[in-house]
Amino acid sequence: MSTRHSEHRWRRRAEARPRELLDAALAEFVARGYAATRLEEVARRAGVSKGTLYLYYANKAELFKAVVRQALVANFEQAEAAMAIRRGSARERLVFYLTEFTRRVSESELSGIPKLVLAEAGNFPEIARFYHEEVVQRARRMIQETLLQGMASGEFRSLDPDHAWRVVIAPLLLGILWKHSFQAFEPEELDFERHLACHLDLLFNGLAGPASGHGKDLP
Amino acid sequence: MSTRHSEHRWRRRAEARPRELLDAALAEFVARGYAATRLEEVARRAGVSKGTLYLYYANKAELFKAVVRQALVANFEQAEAAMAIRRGSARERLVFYLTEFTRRVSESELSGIPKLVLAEAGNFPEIARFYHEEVVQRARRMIQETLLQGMASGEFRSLDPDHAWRVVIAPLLLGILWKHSFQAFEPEELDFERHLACHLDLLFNGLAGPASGHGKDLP
Amino acid sequence: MSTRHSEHRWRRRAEARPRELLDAALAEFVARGYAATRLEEVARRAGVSKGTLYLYYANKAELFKAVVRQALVANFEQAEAAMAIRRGSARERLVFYLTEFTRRVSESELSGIPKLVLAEAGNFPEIARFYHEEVVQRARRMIQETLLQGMASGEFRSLDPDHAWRVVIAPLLLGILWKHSFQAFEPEELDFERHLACHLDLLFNGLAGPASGHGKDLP
Amino acid sequence: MSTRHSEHRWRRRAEARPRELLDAALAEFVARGYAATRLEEVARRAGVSKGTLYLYYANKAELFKAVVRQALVANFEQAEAAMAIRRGSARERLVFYLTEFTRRVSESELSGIPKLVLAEAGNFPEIARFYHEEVVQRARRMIQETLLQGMASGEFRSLDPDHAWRVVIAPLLLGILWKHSFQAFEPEELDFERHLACHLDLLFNGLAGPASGHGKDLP
DNA sequence: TATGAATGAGAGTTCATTCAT
DNA sequence: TATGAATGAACTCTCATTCAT
Repeated sequence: MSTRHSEHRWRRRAEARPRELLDAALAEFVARGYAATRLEEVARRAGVSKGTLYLYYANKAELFKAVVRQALVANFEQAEAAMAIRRGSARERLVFYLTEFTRRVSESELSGIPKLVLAEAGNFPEIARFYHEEVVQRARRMIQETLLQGMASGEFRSLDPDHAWRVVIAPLLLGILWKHSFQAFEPEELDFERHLACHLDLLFNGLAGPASGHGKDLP
Repeated sequence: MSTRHSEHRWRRRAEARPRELLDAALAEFVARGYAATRLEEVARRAGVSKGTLYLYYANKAELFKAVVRQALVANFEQAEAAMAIRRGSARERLVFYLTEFTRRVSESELSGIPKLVLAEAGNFPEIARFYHEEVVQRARRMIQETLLQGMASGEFRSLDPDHAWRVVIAPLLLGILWKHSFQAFEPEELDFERHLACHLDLLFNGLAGPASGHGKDLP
Repeated sequence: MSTRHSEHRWRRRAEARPRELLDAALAEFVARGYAATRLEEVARRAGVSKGTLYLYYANKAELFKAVVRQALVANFEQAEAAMAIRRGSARERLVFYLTEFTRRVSESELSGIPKLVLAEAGNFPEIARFYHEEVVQRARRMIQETLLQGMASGEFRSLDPDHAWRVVIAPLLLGILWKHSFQAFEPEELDFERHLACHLDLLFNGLAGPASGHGKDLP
Repeated sequence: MSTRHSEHRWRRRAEARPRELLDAALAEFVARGYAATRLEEVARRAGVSKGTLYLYYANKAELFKAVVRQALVANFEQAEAAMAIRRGSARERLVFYLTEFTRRVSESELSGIPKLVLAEAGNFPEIARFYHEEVVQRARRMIQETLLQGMASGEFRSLDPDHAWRVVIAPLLLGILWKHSFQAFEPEELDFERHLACHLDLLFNGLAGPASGHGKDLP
């Protein structure tokens, strides 16, 4: 019966909605920040009416949280899972992790999330805490663990484990913020691949010493 | 004479006002972002009434710009001047620059500015461009120049000059954002001194090489 | 079907709104002037909320302009069209024009428009110019033309065509202003019919008795 | 002693103030209307500070009333006094009155007053009533009386005394409003002298040729 | 008497949210 | 489920008024 058919389509439509809405919302939130984002714009971008948003999300704040949550749940966890299983030398694992992050986050739409969370942390401590626990802490654990592994195996020098992980991650974050804040004023786009390569080169080999100076052995 | 005295106090009040207002505004803008900052709160924090703000700044956007401008003009330039004169090895100069930045910006109230600019770049391209030119480009030049000096003198290995400068700066920025966004969820405060030390250690020596493993020679 | 019915009502409401708003706004603007009119009052008079006004007009100034425009477009043009076709002696045409104006403007709600425009000309040169072109100039042309016709045919004496038209119109305007400004302090309402009759009597016959008809000895 | 001297000057200065303030206020009120006039502008135009206004007038409304009152008291009464004594034929008296009004009001700064009062009558019934009593009623009496004199003496035809006075005055008012509202859009300035001459010509002789002097056939 | 910095009530405007359809 | 007209709280900005000097 046609009823069934159309009902089916309805269902799928209804289930598809949130994704469209979240995508539209993400784009607006990233571009303007939470407060300056107008729900009317989000709706327009998603091709629905303002009222429709309220059929799926109780209010603006819930929509915002859903945007962040969905983005994290969908992607970060996945990436981490891949990483967790990863076997190999500490160096290999580190390179893998940073490369994955670059591909999955820095170069994707998803890069808006960190920017957004950083910007709105003051107004949404709840979101900031969530992000801190779900993303920051996990990344910290993952990297610290890898660094410790490397230090134990003699691959890496002895480092301050409480601070080194931040230094390792920093360039990735900077890349993301660059893209969202200053890219517009630069003549050419940031090449994330080279950016990462440069980071890894410095990270493993340091500035000093032509003596030890050869940065070719990067993946 | 008392007349002179009181007139003096009056004058000094009027002259001190802009600074008080900018300080209050900076704090609010950093904590909540531009849109979510209510001028009434800024006024209250500065100990004046709403209307008083308008005696000094034409509107909210102008106040915002003044906040950023004043902070930059007053401090960044100063720091840079000090740096510019600095003579010595490339390494010494680099250490000096990063240390100065940490002391003057990361550890001070001023750290709110970069956070603010990054968060509002989308809504204030004018401000973003200004910051990009006045701060980012200058820092880039300064560091690139130092890196080139070091590469020329043989102190440093050969590096990608278009990307290395960002990697060098990244941990400083991350430190600032950390302080403003996630510090609240951490048991202890980020120790900028150790953070910087760790960065410099990695920067100069790299992860690899127990052979070269000694991070003592930092200032 | 009831669906159709209600949708209809809805639509009709939405379509009728602008007119209701303009009517309310006209009344308030005429009574208090532009600046002293509060949009909240306009809204209340129209039976809607403040925000609703902004669904139809971008801001107060636009509402004001719409009020004037709508009133002019709807009525003055109509009246003029009727007049334009009118055939007959110059005297007949003049009587017709002034009578029409009295009926359509002086005695109607529309009389507020001239009052409003005169009062706000300083603040709304745009509106003043619009009115000057659309109403004043047209009326001037119409009347000058009629006067010339009468002078050519010998119906009228020779007159100063640059000034006479204003004298011809003046009493109509005064009637309108009287109604809006001083009526309240008078024991009885101005009888526009008699006012017009008196004007026409004087206009055609002059003060002086037919017997003594000689008007050369003016100072 | 110089003390006396300067005190003297002070006094005169103080007494002169109100006049300067009133002149400045009149100009602003006429140009913008009551509500849109900013006391700061009035002060600036008068060359004093905002606060000084309050040393002379309790508030904006009082200043407004003072402006109107002073203008009326100073000039209208004077003109009327001159008129009252005036002896001669009704025609002479009428011509004298209208000519005086044109010279003293229409062509002077004072012309702003009628415009102002008409515009603000709704917001200042008190002022409107004052003006109605002090100016309108007096003018009405003066003119009605003259018309009656003329009708009694046979100089004038029989007229409707309740309405004729308004028709007689109307062109003067229109001239004033023209000057303040539409003058700006005209290529040349209104010539009040010719305007009055045209009015008087029509008023005494009517439109119709002396030959055809018969005014019975009005609608 | 004169100033002008400061105030705060009030108005215009925006926009998240609701609800009849 | 979807709409979009309508709402009203909240915010920016203005300006008459006050007051210490």
